[in-house]
Amino acid sequence: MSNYELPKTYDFKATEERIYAMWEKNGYFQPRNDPNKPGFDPTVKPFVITIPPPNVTGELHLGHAMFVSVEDLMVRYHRMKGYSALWVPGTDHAGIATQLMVERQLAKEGSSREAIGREKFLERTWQWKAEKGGKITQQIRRLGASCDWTRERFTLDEGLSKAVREAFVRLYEKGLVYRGPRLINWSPGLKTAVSDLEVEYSEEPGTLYYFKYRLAGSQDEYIPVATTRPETILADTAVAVHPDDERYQKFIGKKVIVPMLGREIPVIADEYVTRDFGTGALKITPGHDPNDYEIGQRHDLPVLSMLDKEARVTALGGAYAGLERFEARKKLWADMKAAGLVIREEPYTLNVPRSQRGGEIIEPMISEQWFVKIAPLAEKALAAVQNGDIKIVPDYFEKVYYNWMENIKDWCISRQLWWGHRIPVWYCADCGQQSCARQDPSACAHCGSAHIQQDPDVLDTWFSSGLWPFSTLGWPEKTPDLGYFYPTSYMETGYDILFFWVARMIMSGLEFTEAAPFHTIYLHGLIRDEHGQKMSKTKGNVIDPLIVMDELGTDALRFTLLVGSTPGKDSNLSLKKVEANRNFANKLWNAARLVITLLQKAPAAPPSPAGKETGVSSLADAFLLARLKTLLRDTERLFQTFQYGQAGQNIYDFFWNDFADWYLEIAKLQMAQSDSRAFHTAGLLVQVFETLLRLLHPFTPFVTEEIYGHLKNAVSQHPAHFPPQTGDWAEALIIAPWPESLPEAGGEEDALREFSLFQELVRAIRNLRAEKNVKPGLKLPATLAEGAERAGLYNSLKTELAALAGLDESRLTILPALTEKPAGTVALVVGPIQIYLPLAEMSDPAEERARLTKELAEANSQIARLEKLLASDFASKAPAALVQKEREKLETYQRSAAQLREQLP
RNA sequence: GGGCGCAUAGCUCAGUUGGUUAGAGCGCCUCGCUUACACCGAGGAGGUCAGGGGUUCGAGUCCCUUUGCGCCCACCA
Repeated sequence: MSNYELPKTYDFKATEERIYAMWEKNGYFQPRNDPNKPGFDPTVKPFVITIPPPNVTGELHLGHAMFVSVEDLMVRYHRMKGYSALWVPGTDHAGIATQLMVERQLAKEGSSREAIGREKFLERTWQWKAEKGGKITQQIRRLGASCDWTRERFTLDEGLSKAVREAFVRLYEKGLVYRGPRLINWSPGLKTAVSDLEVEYSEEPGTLYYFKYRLAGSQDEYIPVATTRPETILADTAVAVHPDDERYQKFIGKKVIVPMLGREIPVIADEYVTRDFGTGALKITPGHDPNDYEIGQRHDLPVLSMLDKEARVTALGGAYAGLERFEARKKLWADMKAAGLVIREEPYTLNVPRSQRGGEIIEPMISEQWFVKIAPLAEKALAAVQNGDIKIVPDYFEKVYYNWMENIKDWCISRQLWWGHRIPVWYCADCGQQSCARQDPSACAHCGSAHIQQDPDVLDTWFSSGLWPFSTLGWPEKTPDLGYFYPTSYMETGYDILFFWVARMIMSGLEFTEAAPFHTIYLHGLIRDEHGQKMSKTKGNVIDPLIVMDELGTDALRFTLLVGSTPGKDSNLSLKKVEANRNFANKLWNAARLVITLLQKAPAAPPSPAGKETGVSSLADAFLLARLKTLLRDTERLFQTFQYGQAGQNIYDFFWNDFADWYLEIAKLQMAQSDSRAFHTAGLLVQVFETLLRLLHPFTPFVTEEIYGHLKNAVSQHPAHFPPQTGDWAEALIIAPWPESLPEAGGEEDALREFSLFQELVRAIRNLRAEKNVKPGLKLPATLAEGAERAGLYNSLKTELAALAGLDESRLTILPALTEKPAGTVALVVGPIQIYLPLAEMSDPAEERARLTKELAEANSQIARLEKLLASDFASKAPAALVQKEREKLETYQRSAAQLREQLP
């Protein structure tokens, strides 16, 4: 026998690691046309994706699994299409997240970053990165990611740091960054500023506090004011009312007294105030509220800060100095109550700003920070999408993007952290000037003094990730990689970081490289649990991709993530689905076993020279090829329009239904029919199955690669060396050419129609058998009647029909016509065909009549529908081919109806 | 407050130039270990495509509208 005693069940565990190592070892992940190597051909088109760099501290989650599945599909497809495909991997230093991890570790040791100092802390963090940093990339490998690991990058690498420095200096020189005190979002726990995007708002139950702002110089007059944050009273610099509010007209311009502090502040009029909210009077705290800050600017109010970096009350708070912000709130309110200044409290739902990282409450505070002047950058970034240089998939995200870009505010880029790219600005203690430099200076650029000190802050992590598409390729150096691979092709990521990352890459790409960094943005949705709930540790509904891969295989997970999801839309993942796709991989494996078994039975060479004698190719063969052609065409169209899920579904359906359920069953029979038939069938099986493997490879790379190897070996051991669909057998499937569309040979439509009639016939017989409880093994004699032409066809399909429908081939009669119904039979009408099965004794005549009547009624209603349709404007206005199709349908129904009427007693 | 999306079988979802009998997986019911596969095969039940209106020869698909969900941005103290 053969060498191919493959196990009954596909063993993904034994396969995946071995296959991945084979790919990597052979360098298949590296672009085939490399500008750094001899023989480079600049005319070969590159296809490039830079990976969304996971946090170096990260653990694999389904978000990673999703992007790897999609991007690997894109890369594998283009690689097979002949592009010089490059997928640049790497990780992000993730400033806050990583720093927190190390700080936590230090805390456990009873130490802190302040205790060990900046230098030691950074050493410690690098050490930590060296230990844990490789984990996430190992996990990404497990997903089958065909990244070029020789080009792996890290945002704090020397090269990327140089890029960050260059970018900052350029912005500085163009006046696009500035430093100044502004109201920013302060994270007291992390003790750093964060950007607007890093603040999330959550609705929480809270209290609205009503109190009195006493008028200066009056005993009993006051303005009632409501606030959600009473402690900020300590930094109030005005009370504002609406200019047209009659209640408060008389107070405008007067002074009121800050509770407990006794400071006098003015009552001002501003249209910002809503008269019917709260009391219609608003306390103004420019130092701790963005709206108040603006009002303060308008009225030239002083800006007071009543909180320090740890959110403790400053000296400004008088008796409350040193208290933590919420303690201060409590104490101040209690004191005010005692002083008779409190009116009432009422429950109120607050929109609490919380840190995206730590989850603690963000405090708006005045602070000295660096900002990027965003308007000039945003303008270009907006235009790039509007003019089509960059396309977003799905397209409705373009509107979301416009909406954001048009309302964008300056970007706070400084962070009071240590882990990150240090801001390259030095301050001179002597002349007081600042200078920005590409190289660390040893003296002040203005006065030459050596008393200079670098800005202690680092840059927002997103500042460096914003440069990712070109910094990873060597920018600002003019490297061969940058020249050939940049701009990149697709940017694939989740829609949740469209603003954080994608928008910023576009702005920096346009600013620094004068090119859109990619031409297409593909946004995938978020993965939720099987009931559409967001996965979270607290809910306990988190699915760990590593466990899924262990239990059901990487291919199953990938296929599940890719199929049944639509770009930009969240999708629900259930293990049931993954299980179904594990079954799919197993089904493929078993189909492969059968194909291999069958091809080994094929004769060594075609019996007749050309192998082209008539009758070699069957209806099933023609059907299979016609379906494959449709599949190839559809797949191409769907890939071009980013509908990978639908493409995968189509391939799945073709394989399971057309190929496995129908063709393989028939192929088994054809292999026994004649040498030429067998030879031809084996050849077709190999071709079609091999094409299928290539189509499926971007979706399920492991199982297809493994099968490809076995198939190739089996073929090479057979004297006929059956060729694949196109070209020759590839060294490995990963570098095999993508299947080309096959030309129409004519007759495809006929083959499809004729075969589907055959399928209907088989189903009708099976159905009747099931209804009549005919024993599964029992072979029934049958008589089949049809026109002369089709009788010939069905005579050639006798074996297949008999085998699939459980008929006794030796007692299966196929006639062009029948004058009389055979005795003791029950009739089935399938389109133009009648079939008679000897089931009369098993049937109640009344039941039979009912069945036939029902079928006739159905046929008649279809006839009525079609007649009406064809009598309408449809006949004149619809495309001719369509009308013709409906006419044919009508004829078929008419013939069925006629026969059904004859069958009725 | 501004913007965007969704509503299709019991559940989770596909259905993209509108084409006339709306699909899949899971679940359910009946059979079946026929030499690729029980991680399987065969048959079956199950949908007025949220409601209403419009455009069209033709609408799950396009437009308007109602209802119900979800998301993003802004942040009225």
